[in-house]
Amino acid sequence: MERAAWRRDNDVPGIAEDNPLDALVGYNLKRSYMLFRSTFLSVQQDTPIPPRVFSALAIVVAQPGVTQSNLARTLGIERSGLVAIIDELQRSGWLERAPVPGDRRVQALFPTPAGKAKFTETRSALEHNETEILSVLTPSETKSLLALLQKLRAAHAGEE
Amino acid sequence: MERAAWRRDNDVPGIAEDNPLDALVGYNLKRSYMLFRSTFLSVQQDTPIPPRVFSALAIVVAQPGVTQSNLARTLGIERSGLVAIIDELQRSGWLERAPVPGDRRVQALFPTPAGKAKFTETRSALEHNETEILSVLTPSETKSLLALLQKLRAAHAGEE
DNA sequence: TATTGTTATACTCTATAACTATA
DNA sequence: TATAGTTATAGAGTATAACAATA
Repeated sequence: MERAAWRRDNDVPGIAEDNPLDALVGYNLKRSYMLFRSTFLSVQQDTPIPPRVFSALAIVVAQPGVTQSNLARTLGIERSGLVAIIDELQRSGWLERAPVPGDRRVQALFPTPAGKAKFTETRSALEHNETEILSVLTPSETKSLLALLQKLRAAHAGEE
Repeated sequence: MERAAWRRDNDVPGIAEDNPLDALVGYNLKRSYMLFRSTFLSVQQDTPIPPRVFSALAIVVAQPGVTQSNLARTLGIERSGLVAIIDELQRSGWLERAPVPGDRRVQALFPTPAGKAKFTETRSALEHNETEILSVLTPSETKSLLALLQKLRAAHAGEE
């Protein structure tokens, strides 16, 4: 018990000084992302959808008629992995596959009214959650963080 | 072909204006992390180790004698998931499990000389890779990004 | 020949629950 | 009763390879 207490005392709160991982941007990105990921489902009502399903729905709502190949490119995932995601969205009645005149290989994706509503509702819940998580930063810091991440991503667009 | 070209033109380079995901910090964290994750193995020589194995080794080197439970807490993962990671590190000869006098339930973890060398070598490769990826930001921006991520994490310490 | 959507497959990563031996 | 390490197991998540239909 005495030794257990001693070990517990070594749990340094916050960012530990003797943790070399804290100096790596990649590690901080991963752990920071987990703050958002771990609450992603629980902040949603009705039928919670995982991040990748929400992402696909978001693009289909913003770009109605997008094809699966282009959607996969936008999301940075493989075409094959997108199939199950689209299946799930279609099964829920949130989007439809529609043939494209002139190219019978392709099926364009269109959101249903229910899909648009689902997106709006989910985005709202996620934005509220983000606000909460980011409340420990000043508005200026949050704005700066977002801008830096976007700049980093934009400079590496197409590498993923 | 004509329609294909039309679709291709819609692949907006960089951050697309019609992509609502780009406004979410969580999404930007995920995609940014993937820039580091996707090159994590390929920048290493000899025997590349995945992120979670490197993370565990790094903490054991920095905190020799750490127990598995405390290591799991530090890394934000479950004890059960750590077992295979420690097994792999021990099999490679990079750390050793040692009994702790006074509590026979516990086994403390100590890095071997080879383990310390492996950590130093890997960290060096990773830092070089980070420098490369972050070269699209100014030094001031990189410093700011790291500080913001650390502040965010520190404010949520213990929630993971 | 190349591309779209698809299936099959496998591998990584992680969490939950339960067990054992200790405390 | 609680904790440390472990095992078994299952579920996400993702990538690779191959296929049929079409360009």
